[in-house]
Amino acid sequence: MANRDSGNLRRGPWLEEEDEILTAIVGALGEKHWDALAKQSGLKRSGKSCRLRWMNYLRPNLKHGEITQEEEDIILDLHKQWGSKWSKIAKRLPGRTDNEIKNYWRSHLKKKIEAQQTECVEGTKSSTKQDFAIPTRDRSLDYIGIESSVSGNEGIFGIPSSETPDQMSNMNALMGNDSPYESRISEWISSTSCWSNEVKDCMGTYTYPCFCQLGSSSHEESKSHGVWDLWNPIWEMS
DNA sequence: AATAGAGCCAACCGCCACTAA
DNA sequence: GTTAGTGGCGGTTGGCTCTAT
Repeated sequence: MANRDSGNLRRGPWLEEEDEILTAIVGALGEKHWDALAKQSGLKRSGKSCRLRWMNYLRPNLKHGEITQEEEDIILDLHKQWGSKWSKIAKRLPGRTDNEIKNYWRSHLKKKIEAQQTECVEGTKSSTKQDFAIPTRDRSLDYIGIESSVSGNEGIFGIPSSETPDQMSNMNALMGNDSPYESRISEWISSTSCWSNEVKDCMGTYTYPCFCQLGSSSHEESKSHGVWDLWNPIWEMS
């Protein structure tokens, strides 16, 4: 593997002078071969660092101002669809970088959504929070709630809904098909009257094709039984 | 005025995928 | 098929700024 740290590289914030050099060298050589470009520039920066600085700050046509309401709506919408695929989302927002969107999400939107959810839960406690209070994997009686945020990142049972089938498999291994959790979940399912394929609250409608086969051993089986869909609720704004 | 805590954002890190030799 | 090099991505961190006490 390449030795990416020569030990003689500068780190930390970029100086104006460095920006100028980088801009000039990228102008001359183009946005490629970052390692070679970094060496040729004489900058004591890694190629990776140069690329990042260029992509996130120096690149022409970047917008540096505040995220507009329209942009925010797009971010919310796309995050709902794709989760934290920041680069993918950034492609839909010309002039914005993945890093910028990611930071904006974390510092503004996440909080906003959490606040909305709290309001929601407060307003619909009987139909959501209580009914979805179930044991978790490793904190047997902790409350988890449905937690299907707009972001789609939080699944139920405290597992992010972005969890992959592989991770689910690990979880099944952890829980075991006949684990106490499994049986408690089953008990809970049968005892709750709230469960249905569609759950509505003030934030929208969550659709769960089914709720079964939590202990499915294969991914395909899980998928075919709708378990995968369980972890990735289809969010339909009502 | 001083200080602690919170928020924000630029930059870094580690992993993964792709490609060329 | 294997290995090394490179770029791209998402998560995390460090430090600066702002705000509250």
